[in-house]
Amino acid sequence: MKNRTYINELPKRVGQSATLYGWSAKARAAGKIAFITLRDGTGLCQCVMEKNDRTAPFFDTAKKLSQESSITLSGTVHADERAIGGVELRDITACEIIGPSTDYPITPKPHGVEFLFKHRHLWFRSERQHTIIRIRATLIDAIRRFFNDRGFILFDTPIFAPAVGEGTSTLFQVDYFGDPVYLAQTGQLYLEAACMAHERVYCFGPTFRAEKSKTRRHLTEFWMVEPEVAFIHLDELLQLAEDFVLSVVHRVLNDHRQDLISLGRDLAPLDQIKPPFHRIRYQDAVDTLHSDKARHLLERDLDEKSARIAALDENLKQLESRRESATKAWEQEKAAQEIQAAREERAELEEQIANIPTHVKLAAEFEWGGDLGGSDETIISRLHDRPVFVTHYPREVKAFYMRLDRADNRLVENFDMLAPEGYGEVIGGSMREEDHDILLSRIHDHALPVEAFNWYLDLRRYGTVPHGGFGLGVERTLAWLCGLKHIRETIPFPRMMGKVYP
RNA sequence: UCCCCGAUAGCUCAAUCGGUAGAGCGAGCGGCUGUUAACCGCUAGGUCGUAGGUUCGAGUCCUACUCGGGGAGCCA
Repeated sequence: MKNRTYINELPKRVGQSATLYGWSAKARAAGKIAFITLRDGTGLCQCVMEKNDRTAPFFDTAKKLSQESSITLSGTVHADERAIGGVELRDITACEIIGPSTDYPITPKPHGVEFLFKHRHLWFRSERQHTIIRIRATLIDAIRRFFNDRGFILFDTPIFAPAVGEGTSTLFQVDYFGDPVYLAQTGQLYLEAACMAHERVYCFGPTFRAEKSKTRRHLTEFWMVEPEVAFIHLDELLQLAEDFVLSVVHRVLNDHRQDLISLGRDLAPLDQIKPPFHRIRYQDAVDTLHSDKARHLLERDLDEKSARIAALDENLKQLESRRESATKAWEQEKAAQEIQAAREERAELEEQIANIPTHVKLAAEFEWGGDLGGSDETIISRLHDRPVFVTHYPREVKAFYMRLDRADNRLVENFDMLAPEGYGEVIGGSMREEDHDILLSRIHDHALPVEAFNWYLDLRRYGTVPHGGFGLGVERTLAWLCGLKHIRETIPFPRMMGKVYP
């Protein structure tokens, strides 16, 4: 479009004329003046139209402008404190509807999650969703930039894969010219091959898990970045992961401070993220779970949540009486909405409280040899003010390819990185077993078909080297950085168990 | 797969003990020259998720199913 001005350029163009293209996010009319909040890809701008000789031909149309009609408007840029963003378009000289919109389903009022996800294709026009997706784009750029700047080679691993790894129960099966193949849940094994050619490599793509998980941390299709490095030891791998996480966190904080605030994110815990991250062993984690510290954390939680419920109950009483005594309809409505919000918060707290005894029990009775559960991870992460690396898990709960700890071969040289504030596992990684015979025996231990791993064993036959890598989940990381309680808002079209529309 | 909760107007929610289905928003019409979830007046809008059952009477109680939310397991 010739002579088109984007909304984010307007502050530099005060006093000049401008032609905007976009959609009407909100429109209000009051007699002889109309306010149109125009949205384009770069932001929002209020446009003020008065009824006069010049606007007469289109004023009545503009006055009835419906939500999400696409339009173009020309006028003069004015600085005005009353407008969002500090500038607005006034003295309108032209207004044309490009595409009308009737009965746009998403209104400025609150909607439920089911409805919003049914309209996901429209929902991400909304400000909050727009912000999250922009931060996602920055996060992904920061990830690529980190590895590219450090000389890592991007190596694309296949998405169709033969059955490999921990069995096929968690993989999506696809018909491949009559034979079953599976959608990849990791590029790691292929990346190890790449690693022996390029040394420092990474893959970055969608991965697929057919687990029947219905939680706020799970998607069936999500994005994962996996670096792999040759000639490296576990402590160096941890250092790489730490540098990496610091780098992307700082980039997002720098570029999106205001956006994060607008999402309601408390920035203090993010600003606090500095090196070194905590490094604990699985054994330390087990001890922590058994400790008074863990018990006290949960007991304090219980007290705080109970107190919050009591406060909410008190508040609810007041709101109820305010609603009853309210004379104006909008006062009643406002009270009703506050009541609803308080009830929702209360219900969530009730559920959390109901879960606490289970979590206490799980932590106290945790036995060496088991994998850390979600609640266990939450406890560990909440007892630390920075990300925590948990290393050296028992070999039984981890994958066959993880390198045995030569000092104690009940353990493997692996690590998980737990994000703070209870966000849980964001990275999982390990050193890979480089010894041919040990690897072969581990394949046998896991009852895996050796034939399928012949090429993988080749990597140990022809100049094997110590190597390792990790995978970082983009959506979990984004949920953590944005302070979202559910992962499903972090990806444009979330794919979850039983949900593939739109 | 298991456990808990839910489903009432296009949307978000009310409906006391089982007794005539309501509000706000949205939509339509009218009014208003500085609105920010505008406001004021009027109008239309319902097979109370589905199928059975209990009852003089069911949105409300019971059973099954469907769909959704949360959690467990599993994982990033």
